[in-house]
Amino acid sequence: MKRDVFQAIADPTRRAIIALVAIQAMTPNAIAAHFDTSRQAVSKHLRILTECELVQQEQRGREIYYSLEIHKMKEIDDWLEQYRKIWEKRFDQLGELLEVMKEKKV
Amino acid sequence: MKRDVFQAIADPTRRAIIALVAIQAMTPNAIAAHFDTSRQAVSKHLRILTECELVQQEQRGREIYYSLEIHKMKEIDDWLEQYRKIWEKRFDQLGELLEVMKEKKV
DNA sequence: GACACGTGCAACCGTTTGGTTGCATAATGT
DNA sequence: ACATTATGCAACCAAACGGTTGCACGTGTC
Repeated sequence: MKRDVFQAIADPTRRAIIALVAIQAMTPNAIAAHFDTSRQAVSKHLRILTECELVQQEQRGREIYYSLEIHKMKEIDDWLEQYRKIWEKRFDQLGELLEVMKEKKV
Repeated sequence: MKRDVFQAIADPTRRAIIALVAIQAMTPNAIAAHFDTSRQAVSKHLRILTECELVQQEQRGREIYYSLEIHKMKEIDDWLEQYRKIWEKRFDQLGELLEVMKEKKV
């Protein structure tokens, strides 16, 4: 089953995990300590995040450190780009509107 | 059941609908013509998109025109902001690295 | 070697999701 | 008035999701 980034960030727990490993690499156990779910549930989330390459593993002894793969987050940003153009355009139009209003002294 | 924006954009069909209504306001029928699912399925997606205020309805006679609520897309952008800082920082560090490499003529 | 620790995986389970079909309702055209 | 069109809603269904528990496996520690 193929998962994409958007599905990965849909779950609030996964977004929280992303926020955690963005700051520093963490082990599943350490991550699970932040939630009131089981370690295995967190492990499942990490599996999904790994599958769509949002996080990276690094084995150190018997511990595995997970860290954020930031370029995948940029992928979301790239998708947003097309819409950013729209809201910036709207903002420009607002600027124009304000200009017109100023000229007409409304 | 409360739905958030991230769950709304998780579905590929919904992202396609967003892309459609971003260009111009469209009726459910017109939107459904772009997909090989039933009109009712599209209607369900529109319901979800409306619930989390990603699209806007405008009744015109017996037709309902749906259009994108662009400020909600900006909400996703706001969430991304914290991570944008990270990848821009990485980019800066890459710049520094390149500087060092140039100085040392590696 | 024996044991505890850190982790992933499989099996199971209730809930949600995304789809279908059928129907009700309101606006339009004849 | 009557048929047609545009739409939403309810009921149903298979598949996926997110969680649990139990277990297996590799790694350190004694």
